[in-house]
Amino acid sequence: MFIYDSVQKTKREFTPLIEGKASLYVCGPTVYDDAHLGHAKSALVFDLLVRVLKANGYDVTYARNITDIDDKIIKKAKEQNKTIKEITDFYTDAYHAEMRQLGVSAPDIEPKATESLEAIYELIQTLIDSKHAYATADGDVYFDTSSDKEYLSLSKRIQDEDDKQNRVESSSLKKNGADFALWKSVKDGSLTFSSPFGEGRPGWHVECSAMIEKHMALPHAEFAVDIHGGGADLLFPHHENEAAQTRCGTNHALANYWMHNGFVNIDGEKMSKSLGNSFFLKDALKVYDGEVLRFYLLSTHYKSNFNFNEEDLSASKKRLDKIYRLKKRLFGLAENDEPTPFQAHLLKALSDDLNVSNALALIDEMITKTNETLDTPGKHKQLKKEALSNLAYIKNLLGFGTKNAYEYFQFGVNEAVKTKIDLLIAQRDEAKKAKDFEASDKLRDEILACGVSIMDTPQGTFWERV
RNA sequence: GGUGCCAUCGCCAAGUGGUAAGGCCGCAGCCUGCAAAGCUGCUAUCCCCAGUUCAAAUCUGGGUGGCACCUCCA
Repeated sequence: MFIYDSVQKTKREFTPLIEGKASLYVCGPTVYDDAHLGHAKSALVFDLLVRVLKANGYDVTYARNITDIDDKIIKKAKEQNKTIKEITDFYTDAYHAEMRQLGVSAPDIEPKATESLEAIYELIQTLIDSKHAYATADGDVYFDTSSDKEYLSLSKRIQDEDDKQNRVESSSLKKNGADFALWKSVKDGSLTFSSPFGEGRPGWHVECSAMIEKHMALPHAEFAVDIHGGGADLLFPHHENEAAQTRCGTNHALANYWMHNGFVNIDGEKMSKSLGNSFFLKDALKVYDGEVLRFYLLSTHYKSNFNFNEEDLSASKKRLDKIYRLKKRLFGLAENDEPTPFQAHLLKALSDDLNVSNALALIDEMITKTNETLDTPGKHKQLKKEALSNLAYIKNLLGFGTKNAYEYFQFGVNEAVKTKIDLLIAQRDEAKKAKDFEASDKLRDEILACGVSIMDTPQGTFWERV
C-alpha cells in the first residue's frame, strides 16, 4: 500500500505504527449548513481509503469528527431563532443521510466538540502549563507559535510578519501575529461553556488535537495516528495548528501520513460560500442516483482538483451503467466470492495511492472481456462465476454496483410513468408477436417519449431511463 | 507579493526514464424485423524552446498558459 504524503510531498509505502492496524482521522464537517459536493468528495475519498486498507488486511480505526461549536453555527441559530443544538442536530442528521446515499460507510468513531470538552480543557491546560499557550487579559487563550520551533514545518510556509492570521484572530493582546486562539472568551453570551479558563468556547483547531488524544492516540508511539486527512485547504492553517498543539501538548507528533484531497469546482468556478454558487449535495441527489455521484466524484484522482459538470457526470454514469448491465446480464445466478486474478489487479491499482483511473480501466476491460465471451454460444459456467465474483468484489471495494440493476436504471421515474411504460411495452410485445412492426415501432416512439430507452432481450423487453 | 500544484486525443483521464491505459463522443461493421444493449475495427508522440541521456510525456533550465493556498472553508 502506497500513500502520497502531502507533507513530505512524496509517495510513501504505508507502514503502520502497530503491525496489522491502521488509524485514520479525517476532519469532518462543521454542521451549520447543508453539505456540498466538496464534503461529499472528501468523505468519499476517505471511505475508499478505509475500504482499501481493510482489503489489504489492516484492522482500521476510522474517526471523522463533527464540529458542532463554531461561530457560523451561532450565527445561523440567531438568524433562524433556533437553539444551537437544533441547528447542529438538523445538519448532522442531514449529513448522515446524504452520506448514506453516497454509499459512504459510517466511521468507527464520530467525535463531537461538545462531547469532548474535558479533553479540550486538558490539552489547553497542558499547553499553558508548558508555556506553549498563554491567557490574555481579556480572557482568551492563545497558542504561542514562537514557542514551537517546528511551527510551519507542515505547510512549509515562511513566517511572515504580515501573516493573514493576524486579521481574523485579531486580538491586539496576542504576542505574535500568527498565534491562534485555543479558547475564546465569550462576549455575546450565545454559546458558552464554563472552563478552567473562564466562560467561553474552544477555538476550532484545538478540538481535533484533543479528540485524537481522547479517542485514538497511541500513548507511546511516535505519532498519535497513522494517517490524518482532510481537504487541501486545511493544510494551513488548520492542520499546521493541530500539529503544533499535539507536538507541544503531548509526547508525540500528530500523524505519520498526511493526505489532502483536491477541491471541487463547478463548471470551472470555485465553489466558495462567498461566491454563493455552492452546489448542495441534497440538490444533486434529487437529480442523480447517489451511486452515480459516488462514481463520478471518485473517478478522478483524489489529489487533483475536480471540475464538476453535467457532461462529465453523464459520461461517468454511462461507465457505471456498464457495470449494472453486466450485473443484469448475470441476474438470478448464485452469488460467488471466489478470488480471481482480476481482483488482485484491482486491489493493487487502488493500493497505489488510490489510483482509481487504473482501477476503472481494469473494470472496463473485465466487463468487455466478459461480454465478449458471453456473446459467443455456450454456457460459460466458469466465466459467469468469475464475473459474479468480480462484481461482488467491485461492490465491496469501490461501492459500485450495490443496487438492484433494474431499480438503478429506473432511478427518478415515478410510479405512474412506470405503469404507463409497462403497459406500452406489453402492447408492443403483442404487436411484435403479430409481426405488426409498424405498430410496434409507433409504440416504441411513445415509450421513448417517456424519457427511457428499451432493449429487447431473450428474457423479455427491458427499459432504462435515458 | 509569498508558497505550491498542473499543462497528455473533441471531452474526461492514467502513465514519473525504455518507446502513449481506460472511458465519453464520432465513424465503419457484426448482431437485430428495425432499434437499444453488447461485440469488432479506426482516431494523439504528450503546451513551446533549449539541455542531460543509448533512450524523455516522464529529468534539468527558460518561456507561455491555467489553478490552489496564504481569510471561515472539504
